[in-house]
Amino acid sequence: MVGMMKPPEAGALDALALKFRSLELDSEADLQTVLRFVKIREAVSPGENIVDTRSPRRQLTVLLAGVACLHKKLEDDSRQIYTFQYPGDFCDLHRYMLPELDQKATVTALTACSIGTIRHDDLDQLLSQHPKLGLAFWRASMLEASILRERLLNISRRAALPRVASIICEQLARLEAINIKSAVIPITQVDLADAGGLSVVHVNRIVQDLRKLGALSKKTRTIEVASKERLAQLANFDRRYLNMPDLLSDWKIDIEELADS
Amino acid sequence: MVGMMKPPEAGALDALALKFRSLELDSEADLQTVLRFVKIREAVSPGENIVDTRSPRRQLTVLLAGVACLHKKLEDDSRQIYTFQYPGDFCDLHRYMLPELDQKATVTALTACSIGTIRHDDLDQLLSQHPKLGLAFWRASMLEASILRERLLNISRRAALPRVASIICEQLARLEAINIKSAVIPITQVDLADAGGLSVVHVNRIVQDLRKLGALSKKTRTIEVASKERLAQLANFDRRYLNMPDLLSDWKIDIEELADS
DNA sequence: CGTGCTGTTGAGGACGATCAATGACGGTGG
DNA sequence: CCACCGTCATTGATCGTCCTCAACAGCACG
Repeated sequence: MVGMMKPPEAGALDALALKFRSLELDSEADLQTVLRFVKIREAVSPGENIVDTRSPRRQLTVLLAGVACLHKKLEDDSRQIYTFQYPGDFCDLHRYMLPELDQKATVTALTACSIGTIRHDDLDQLLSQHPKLGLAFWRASMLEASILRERLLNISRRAALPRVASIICEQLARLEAINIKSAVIPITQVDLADAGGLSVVHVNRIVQDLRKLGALSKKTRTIEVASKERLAQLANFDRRYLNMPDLLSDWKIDIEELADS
Repeated sequence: MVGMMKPPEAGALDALALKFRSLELDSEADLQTVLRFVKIREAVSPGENIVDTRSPRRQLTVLLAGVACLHKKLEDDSRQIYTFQYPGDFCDLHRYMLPELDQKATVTALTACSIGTIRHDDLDQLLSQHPKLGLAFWRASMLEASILRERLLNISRRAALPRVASIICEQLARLEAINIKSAVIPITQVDLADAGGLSVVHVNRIVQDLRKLGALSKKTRTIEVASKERLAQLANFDRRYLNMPDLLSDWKIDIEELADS
């Protein structure tokens, strides 16, 4: 009745725990306390809306599995994707802190997802009893802002090819950061277009260019990275804006090597 | 020697106090405590760098008077302005929470400014002793993110005219929010171009169009709003993303009236 | 076996960039 | 006080990236 509450299954919250640790929430006790307040909801279908904007029961949503995106529809029914979201990412922090904002911004599942929710009421209590938690959420918001700045810069200043390459690089890096090593980026060309401010037609041509240039694999109907290095080079990608731990330090080396050549 | 520390002059910190109140920092005691840690530095000249990125003494900077912008230079020495900053705005929160990030992003004074600083060390203490403060800063970061999302949407999806109009609208609204009623927007066409991802030449033509359309005054060499309503209409401006209190509710009415026509 | 979404290809056109030159203004130093 | 310089604003011409429109193929879905 209270939204399919379930006993937390082993592993279901791993992504969230990983996220909090990357946000420097040091206290294991704080972490465990938060996790207890998470209600899990499995099986959100692709295309489905993750954040229920009409529900009176206000709650924070966190993605536990799958890929989603935060986006907004415009008057002319074009769509701007602000950010992609991966397991561990908070979907609607803004609705907690600034509920007046972004009425029309929604979060939609791109693949099959499962999500966790924390009631805003519970969050109020958690934050007042565990101040460190607030700092972690704050950090999460600043990371989101950093990603937005990078995207702004890309859309505003770079040509279509490096722009698309950058977006793919970001997704690859973020997937790796949560230990998903697959070279396949689970988003469509339509999504790339809506995220990069380009037409689908043009994105398609750019993707083909990237395939010819050896950055993406020749396999059609999917965005599969053939060479991370080549892609990063074409994108002029500097992943520092993602504030990632060292687990990806190989990227930096790659980039420096390319810079020399 | 420690950065021209001064006794806080009457009124110098008003902008900051106003800001904290708008961020829902309710406790007057908390507010007064923070203000005591602010060191004031007057007379930053236009073009000067506000955030000293090389100083070993890490500190948070807040704008107290004047206009500044957060921006980044690219390889091809084009410049992207992320946000404009007004009295009360925090200039480099990101450098406190995620110091690895945005090494190359800098804050530059656009007009004569005065700034306040709080040492990171002091901030650590303040935050641990006044948890509410952290929530206020968090809110500030989310507001910044909201502004970035709106800008992203504008640059990505709108033509040059509404884009420029939107940026001007935003500046006007933000100035009004801090009780600066002047119709003159204190930024140059160059700044508009760098913020909107357009060439200066094109911005100039758009500005002239906006003048012909009655949105800006005919006065050359300055961006002076002739009709807020006309401008908001051309921009399709919905200021909710700025999360402003009711002091500007007249705007909303204006927009609704225009929507009917 | 249609229907819909994604991907692909071609042709034409538009919006905005780039290049180039000039004027106006403010500040600086001789 | 004036000559000089840099920044900002303005105008004209050309060019190119990317959009739009249009059509179709493949695949997944019911």
